[in-house]
Amino acid sequence: MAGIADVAALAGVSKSTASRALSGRGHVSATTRAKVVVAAETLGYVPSTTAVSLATGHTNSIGVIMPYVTRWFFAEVLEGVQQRLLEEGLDLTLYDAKPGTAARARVFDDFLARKRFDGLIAIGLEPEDRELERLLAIGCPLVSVVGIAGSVSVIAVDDDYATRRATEHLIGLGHESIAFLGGGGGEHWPQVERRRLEGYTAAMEDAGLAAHISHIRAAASLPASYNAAVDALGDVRSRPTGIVAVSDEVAVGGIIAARRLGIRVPGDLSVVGIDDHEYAEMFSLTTLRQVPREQGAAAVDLLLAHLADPEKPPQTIHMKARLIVRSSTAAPPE
Amino acid sequence: MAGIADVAALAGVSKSTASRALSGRGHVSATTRAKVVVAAETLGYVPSTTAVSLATGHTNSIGVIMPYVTRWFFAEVLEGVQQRLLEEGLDLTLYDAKPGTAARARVFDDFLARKRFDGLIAIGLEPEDRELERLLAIGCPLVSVVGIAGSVSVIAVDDDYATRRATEHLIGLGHESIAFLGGGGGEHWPQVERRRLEGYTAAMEDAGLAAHISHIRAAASLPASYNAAVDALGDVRSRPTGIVAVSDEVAVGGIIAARRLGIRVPGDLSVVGIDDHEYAEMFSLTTLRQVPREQGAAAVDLLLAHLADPEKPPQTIHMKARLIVRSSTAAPPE
DNA sequence: TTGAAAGCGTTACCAC
DNA sequence: GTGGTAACGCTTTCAA
Repeated sequence: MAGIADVAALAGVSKSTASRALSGRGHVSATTRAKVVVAAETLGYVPSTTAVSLATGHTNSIGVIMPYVTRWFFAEVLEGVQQRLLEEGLDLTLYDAKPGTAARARVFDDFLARKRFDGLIAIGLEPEDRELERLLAIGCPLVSVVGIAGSVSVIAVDDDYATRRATEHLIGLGHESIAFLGGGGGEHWPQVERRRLEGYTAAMEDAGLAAHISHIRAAASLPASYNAAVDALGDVRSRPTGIVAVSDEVAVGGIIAARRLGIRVPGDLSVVGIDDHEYAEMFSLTTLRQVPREQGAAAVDLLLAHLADPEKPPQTIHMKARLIVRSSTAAPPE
Repeated sequence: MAGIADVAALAGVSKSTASRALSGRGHVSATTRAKVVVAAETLGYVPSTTAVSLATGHTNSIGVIMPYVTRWFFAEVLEGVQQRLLEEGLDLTLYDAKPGTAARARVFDDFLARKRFDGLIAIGLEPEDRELERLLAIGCPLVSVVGIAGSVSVIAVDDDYATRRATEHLIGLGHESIAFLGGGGGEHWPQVERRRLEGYTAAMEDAGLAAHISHIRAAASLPASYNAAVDALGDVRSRPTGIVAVSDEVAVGGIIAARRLGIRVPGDLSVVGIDDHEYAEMFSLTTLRQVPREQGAAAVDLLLAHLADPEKPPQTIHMKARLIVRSSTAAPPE
């Protein structure tokens, strides 16, 4: 491996000049720079990142910590982050921290402390107090994409708003018996789901429909919500005319369950989701669109701003979901 | 930040002794070690990874390069890799390289050359010649999870076998008119899909059913295969009695399309997929199970072996998909 | 078993 | 504008 010393020798200059010529920092005459650049190219010189890091004190890498890499929202945000980082020439170091695992504890206790990164992006992390403490103790800029409230920069999505809007959409169509599908299905009940449930509840109460509030519990997956919906929609008498789902995948689970039971959507049952998932169009799903990829990109931009100006106070960027009306919602039967 | 010098000072020993005591390399008396360990703990000492890297020449990090982070197979493998790496205390640096993008070119030209890792895992990469060349030029151990044939260590899945087995399963049930769903839907037609198609074709030919070979093209997503299947299954006369799908998601697209058209599964149409996806059970899908997570873990193990013994020749580990019979397949009608 | 000192490959300060 | 040289924080050889 050719080092900068080799480049300098070939170009007939000193290491310092070669360094300046290549990094662009400091003044070098145009002719010298040209010589150095040519030398570097002939030698196929690539600076050692570790040496650069040691000398400069920064790693040119961003850490990303997230509880799931396989779920739609998380994977999409990750992709957005990765793309933006790539444009900036920054590496991405990934930490997977599934709630309640020993691996997660290790990530917080060992891996993060190693500080292989200049800044950290947390995606939907929802850290416990102890974990958040750890996160802050690292002492490097931190931006969260949802999952953390206040005290730290965050790309936030107004979750209550989304389900409130979804619920109001159904109410506006004339529905009264509206159930909320999803959330509270497993041991771990994420904040996002709770807030979405709250938005629904608030909208129902505001509309004087408190008596109709109904929560069909289901884990946040298509199969889980399908099963839950099959059970809940079985009885014609207790069946709602509208469903607000915690996410599009859950909404689709509900729609498939309805079809299975011979319930027409939207004829007998209106369904509205949140996300505008890849599947939404195929099921003509009315939904509240959020674009996680953009949230990821925004997180990088915000982090970069913090890196550029360490004094910059924490900032919250709100992203609002937008209602996309398709044909899974209509006026209630009769 | 406390450095090893501080630890050494507090323990009343030299830097070298402190280093040996902490890293476990070299001989240190038990009492000295204890003193050093205590000192390190009181100071909250965490070694600087960049300094360690510079001194030792290795980064304690593994690079992962993959074309998609959001698709099921890729995300699952990534999770497997991440988990295994975490157990080993190794960091993971992620490179997203979507085919045909400028970003991908940058990854190969700039990012990989930086060599921020001791070894590289490629997931379903299917590199072009130029890209593979680049990959090999890096000169560090490389393990591929599918996507690369020969010359390099690879965790392989026998794709022809899977679809061949799937096709034979249908033939065994008495089907003759069997179509292949998926593949060739977009500009980019991955090798995996081609090989799966070949397995189907070979099985059909071997069974003397060449005349019934039929390929319903569709991109590898649920909505795409749904649309393709709705078109293809519309005409009763030309409709096959069996479908071998390129993946479970595609199979599910086919099943939903069939339901839409009033075609009973498996009464009128048998469908078999590949993957044993999260959705398979919900649709009672007969499928060939592969467990990408295990493939990811296996890739890490193999890479670790290469790291331990640089002379170790490239090795191919075959993983065979296993037929899981559920109730989406049955004898053909009549 | 321990310590001194020489790297590891850059950058950055300070003279020239 | 350029070159020498001291860091950066650790590991590792070599002597003691």
